[in-house]
Amino acid sequence: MTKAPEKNRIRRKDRILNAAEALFAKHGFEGVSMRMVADSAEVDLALASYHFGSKRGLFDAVLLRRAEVLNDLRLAALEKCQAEAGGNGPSVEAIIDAFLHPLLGEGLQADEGWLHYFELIAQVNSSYEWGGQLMTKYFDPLVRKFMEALKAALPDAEPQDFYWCYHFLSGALTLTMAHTGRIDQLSDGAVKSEDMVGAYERMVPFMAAGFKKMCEKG
Amino acid sequence: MTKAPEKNRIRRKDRILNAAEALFAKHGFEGVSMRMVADSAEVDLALASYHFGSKRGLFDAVLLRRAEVLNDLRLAALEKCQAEAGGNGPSVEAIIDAFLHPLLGEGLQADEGWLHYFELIAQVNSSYEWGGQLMTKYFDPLVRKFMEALKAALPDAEPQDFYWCYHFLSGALTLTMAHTGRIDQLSDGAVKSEDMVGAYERMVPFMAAGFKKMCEKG
DNA sequence: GTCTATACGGCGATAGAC
DNA sequence: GTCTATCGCCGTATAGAC
Repeated sequence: MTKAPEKNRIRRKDRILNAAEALFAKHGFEGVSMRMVADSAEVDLALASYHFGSKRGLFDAVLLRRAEVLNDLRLAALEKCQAEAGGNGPSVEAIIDAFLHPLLGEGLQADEGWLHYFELIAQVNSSYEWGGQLMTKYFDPLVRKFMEALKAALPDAEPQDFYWCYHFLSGALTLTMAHTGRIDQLSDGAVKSEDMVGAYERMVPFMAAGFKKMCEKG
Repeated sequence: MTKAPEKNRIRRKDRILNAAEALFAKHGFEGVSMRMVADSAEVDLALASYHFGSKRGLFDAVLLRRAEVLNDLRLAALEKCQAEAGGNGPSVEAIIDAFLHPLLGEGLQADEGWLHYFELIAQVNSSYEWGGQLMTKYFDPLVRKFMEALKAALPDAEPQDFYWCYHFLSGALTLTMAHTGRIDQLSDGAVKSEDMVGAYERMVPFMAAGFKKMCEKG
């Protein structure tokens, strides 16, 4: 009676996260002010500080929220492909597919929030200031599980070759998520940055061929 | 007699560019203030605005300065490998090598300024705000020449496959230039982000294998 | 070309009323 | 939880002396 229902409290906090996610994706951490977030979320300026403590706290909350979901989806995909494989374990193609396919499934590519999140991750991954620290914190525990599966599929791999190969995959993937529109122009419209399905269909065989070239004997 | 020599005028402008290059590489455009640049260059605050008009003007000047040099180096490498090839033109490996090798040669990897520049390009390439516009402006005229050479080496390539392959190469390369330190941690020290020679030696065969897998018939 | 001084607004964060 | 008001700092840019 006197106040908006509980539902509204939740909504405001999430509205702040959603607005911040979209703005950080487009302009980066330093390019966004708390005032921009509050205006975009149609919420009072002080509320963002109240809920998240500081601008940096808000940024971390944005990164963490979907990292947990994405890590769960990827882990499930890895375990599924391992269960379906025979005693020798899944192929390189199947493991890379398990790494990439969750980005497309479950309606993620139809969800504006997820698209903003991927753009943000792309920026963070290539940032000198944050790339090492934040990607390691949020994603490497899961990535190590994929590395173990890949090692089993590529038993002759030298560690240096192997980790550089993953690094190339990571760079290609994050640039794809950035949706910068550059490839649209370079290809004179033949390729669309937004076509994540097209990128995925090519990335799996491309990366698998690279891994095998570098990590298999003979 | 009354003033510092001509030499000093040049030095101050270049000191501003060098300081700005280093700071933009570490913190991004929005994360750097004109005051930080002036302090780092040991130059008066007003001087940067005088020489470059605005912060954005300074940013563009930083990007342009080495883009011209790098494009010239890469074009020379492409023409050299084409001259050395027979009538069928250079191989995919040779073309990718001509694209990557100039980043290592000529002492660029021993030059702090060039290393900062590469970190900056890495950030720009993955940025939603600037990736499409600035990379296209500064690098695509040259990249189109490499695309023509690759088309000749891969006559059966479908445009969509072909441009996605270049996109993967671009993403892998720019993440490598970012020197974020993530791969160091993930590999438990087996790989060093700074080891550009090690990255280059693996990137050429890796990417060539991917291009061939996706762009050759059969 | 260089420096001093400053205009003018946006910044993150918080105190305190409700 | 929410909003008003505000503090003190830092941002870019420029006017004008030298």
